[in-house]
Amino acid sequence: MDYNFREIEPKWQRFWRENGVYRVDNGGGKPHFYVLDMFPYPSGAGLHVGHPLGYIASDIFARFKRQCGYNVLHPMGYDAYGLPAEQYAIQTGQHPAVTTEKNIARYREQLDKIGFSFDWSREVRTCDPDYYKWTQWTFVQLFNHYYDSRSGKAMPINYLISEIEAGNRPEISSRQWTNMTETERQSFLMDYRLAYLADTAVNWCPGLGTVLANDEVVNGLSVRGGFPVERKLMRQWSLRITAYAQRLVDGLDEVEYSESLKEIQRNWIGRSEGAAVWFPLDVPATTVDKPTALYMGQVNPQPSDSFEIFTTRPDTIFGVTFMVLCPEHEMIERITTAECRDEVMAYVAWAKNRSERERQAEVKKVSGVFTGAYAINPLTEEKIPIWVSDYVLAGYGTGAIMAVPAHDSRDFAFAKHFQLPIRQVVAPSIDATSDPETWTESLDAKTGVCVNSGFISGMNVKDAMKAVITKVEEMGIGHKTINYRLRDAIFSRQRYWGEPFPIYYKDGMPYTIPEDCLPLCLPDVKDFKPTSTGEPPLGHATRWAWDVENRQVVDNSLIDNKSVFPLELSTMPGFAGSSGYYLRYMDPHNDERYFSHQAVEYWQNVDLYVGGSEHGTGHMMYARFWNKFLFDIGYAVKDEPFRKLINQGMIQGRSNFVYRSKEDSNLFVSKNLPGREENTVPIHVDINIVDNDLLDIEKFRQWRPEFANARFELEDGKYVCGWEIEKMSKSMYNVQNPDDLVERYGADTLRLYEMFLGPVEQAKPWDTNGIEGVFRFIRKLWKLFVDDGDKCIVNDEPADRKCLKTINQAIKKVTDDIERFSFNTSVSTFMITVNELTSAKCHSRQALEPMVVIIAPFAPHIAEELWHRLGNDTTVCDAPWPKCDETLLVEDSFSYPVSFNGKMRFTIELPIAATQEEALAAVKAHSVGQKWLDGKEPRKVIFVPKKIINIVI
RNA sequence: GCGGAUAUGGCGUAAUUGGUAGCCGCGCUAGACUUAGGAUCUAGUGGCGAAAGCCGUAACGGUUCGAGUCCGUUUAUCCGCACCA
Repeated sequence: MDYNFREIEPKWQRFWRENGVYRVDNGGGKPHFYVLDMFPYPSGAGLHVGHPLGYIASDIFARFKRQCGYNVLHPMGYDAYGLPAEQYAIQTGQHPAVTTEKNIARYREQLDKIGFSFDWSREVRTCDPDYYKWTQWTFVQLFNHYYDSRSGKAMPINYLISEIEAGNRPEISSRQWTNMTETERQSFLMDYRLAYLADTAVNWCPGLGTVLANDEVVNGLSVRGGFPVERKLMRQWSLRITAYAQRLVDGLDEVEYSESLKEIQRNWIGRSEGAAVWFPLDVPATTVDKPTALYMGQVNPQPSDSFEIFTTRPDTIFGVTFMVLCPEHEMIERITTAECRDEVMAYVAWAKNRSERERQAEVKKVSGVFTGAYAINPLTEEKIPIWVSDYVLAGYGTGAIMAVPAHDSRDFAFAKHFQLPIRQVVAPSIDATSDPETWTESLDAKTGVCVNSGFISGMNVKDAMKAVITKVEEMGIGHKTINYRLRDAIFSRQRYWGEPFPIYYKDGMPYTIPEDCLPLCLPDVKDFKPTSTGEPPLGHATRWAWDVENRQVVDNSLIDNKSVFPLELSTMPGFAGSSGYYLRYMDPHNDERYFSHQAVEYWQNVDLYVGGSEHGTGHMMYARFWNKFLFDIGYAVKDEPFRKLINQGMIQGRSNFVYRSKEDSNLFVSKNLPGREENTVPIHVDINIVDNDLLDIEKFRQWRPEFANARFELEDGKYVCGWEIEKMSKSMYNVQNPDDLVERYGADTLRLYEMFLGPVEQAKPWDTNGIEGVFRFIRKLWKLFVDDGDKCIVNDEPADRKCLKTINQAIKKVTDDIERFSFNTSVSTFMITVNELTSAKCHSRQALEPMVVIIAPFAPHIAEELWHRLGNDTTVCDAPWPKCDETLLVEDSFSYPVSFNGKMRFTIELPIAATQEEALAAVKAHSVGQKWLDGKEPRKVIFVPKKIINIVI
């Protein structure tokens, strides 16, 4: 009887469920292993075949580790807060909680059919109050901690206060502190807190009615929805992830991520070493510029009126011919001369009103304006004009630069455009200078020697950098510093469907809700759009005030700002809930703590994390930050959350086309007919009515009413469709739904086929055609065990040596393959093994039982069925992984390829112990060997035992 | 522009350490069984050639007895970043 997966797969899924086979406990004698998938956002569209790819790979690994004797944590949950459900709510009025619940149920149903070994008793949902209690709790901790640069980690804000009171902080005296009002103190501390409220230039997306983090904006458009984004100054919550920039860079050396992902992260953090230098103003102004980067402890107050710039090229300081401020620079107002005022103010206004997209689209266009003011080059005492231009960014460094047009392409373009002087200060060699006015591009390379540069003239660039830094340090006007491109993460969203902030406002300052009152539950609202006054949707909630005395949420009407205060109206972003979920899985039902110390001591961190590389900057950065913070405060026990990361590649769609005649819209021409290309237009056709690129004409006529009477020009009686690799999407009719495939071929076939497609990490097109081969393989496997009468034909006689060798080779290869995540080659090995055992007519348990055990991680249903048919009553999930018996693999001879001048000509069988002399003799004795030797003596013979014989003539 | 990755039959791929290029599967061809085949089985299948053989891993060059693999240059595709001073 053929393998009946429709009966067998649900049977074992039920067995696993009813026996709690995938339940895992913390502790026990076994070594631990944590295999994690990036949990999905349950979208309305359900899963397509691309989604389970990573889950299948991680499931194979988890099952393999379990069979190898590990206690494996392999949980799953849902990233259930997020924009799509809320957008849907705005359109339809359906509460996001309802649609989310529905989508989760659908996801679960789809996932269950594939036979994953998830421990569902540990499921988490980010929108569940029992879960987001801990998201809120972490926020409170972030609020109550600051980054102490001296100890290099997060410390309680109370420690900072005690240090201030003890007079141990250079930036403020204990006396100043004592004299502050409560609000002033809170305002002061806000500059330190790891979660802080500040006026920030944010990415405001009018289309979504919310601000977005940098990683949620691509090319000036929102990732979700593709709406334009503009810069706007708003009072927002942010997380001070920049405080961890260095540790986020350093940590990359300890983890196993792909080199490209590490590079992406390094790029995103954008560490660059350079110098901060203070340039005095030529015109005395009234106030002293406020030093930046207080929390980093880089306090450098300047006596005279001056401003700070950042440069990575301190060696070019003698080549500065102008200074540039960003349009947002606070000094512009003060320094601009009367004659220039109108023009400068007009420019600043223009620059500020440009959208991000406009600005990015016109990067190559040079714009700017002279302020009329001058700075003094501290090393040359030269007077240098100060310009304003939007090529200097407010968010990086200090928003001010020293421009060295000869050695920076952007400064060069600016200088050319405004005809500012260009002065060469670096040359390939001391006498290789030329007139920069003749240059068409700047000399940006960080190599060469300094020229026209005072005391550093003649030094190479590297030494000159150090010399200039030393000099400005001596002069007290600068220091070596490191800048990061990474920005703090904006943490507020003006949206409904997210975690509420456990924050209320008193005198305009935020205060946290006591930890033991968490969770602060998301209130119900009637309307998911912003309020008429522009408040976020939580502004519609009528019961959204905090009663400090009774420690509860109360009606807004009770707000008196004495004991009842308004609550925060924005909610947390999507990455809040996904930043620490892996820790919660360790101890998901704990009401007392995020997770117990015992649980995290046991599991440590994630050993293997599998997910898409699209989360390489967003989620991965936030999660690493979140974990590092929890590590600092003694919760997490590892600095890095994910020991090893595998990025599964995207599965692309394979679209099919029919060709409609340009003249006759009812006529469809087969692909390879002459004239088809010129006279037809391709139209996407549903891949479900195409098989092997042949169109099912009847189904096509039924597909859409307008095709009901379609006529066809066929080739060989068939309609051949065209195809193309595109993104898998509904609009291209190329979406493959896993449920349909499970229905037709079974879960094991789907699992094997997804792995068989190619390396997990590689992007590859989905092509349903190939699945038949895997399906045939499954049935062939079945036939080794079961005959046509559904009788088990496995016997207890010893297997012959050849079969034992086959199965042992398979054990060795598959074990090795799984360990290096090469699942496609494992499937290939299974096929080879089954082919060989079939042709050897092997039905011996000795060879077949190990086959069941090693295929179990890949195809658990058929494996479980066969395992039981072999007389076992435990689950195959616990069948110990077999060891390869190397003695069976030993050969007594080897078939040597014989090459002449590197070209393989024939093979000869030689004993394993054959020497070079014996090999050469054998070649000389061989008729083909004689032909190639042509009577000559070889000039050289290369003999590599068990590899090759190469004869040079 | 910068950074990273990739490039092998008609298609997905394999070759783990520099050692027989194309395993496994799809597709295709021929045959068997069959009332039938989109079932199953058998054989074949990189190109050219009757064969011997020649050519062949994006292109060119190099190192080597020997290169898909190492090095250099170029091209193409994908991904990331993109005025980050």
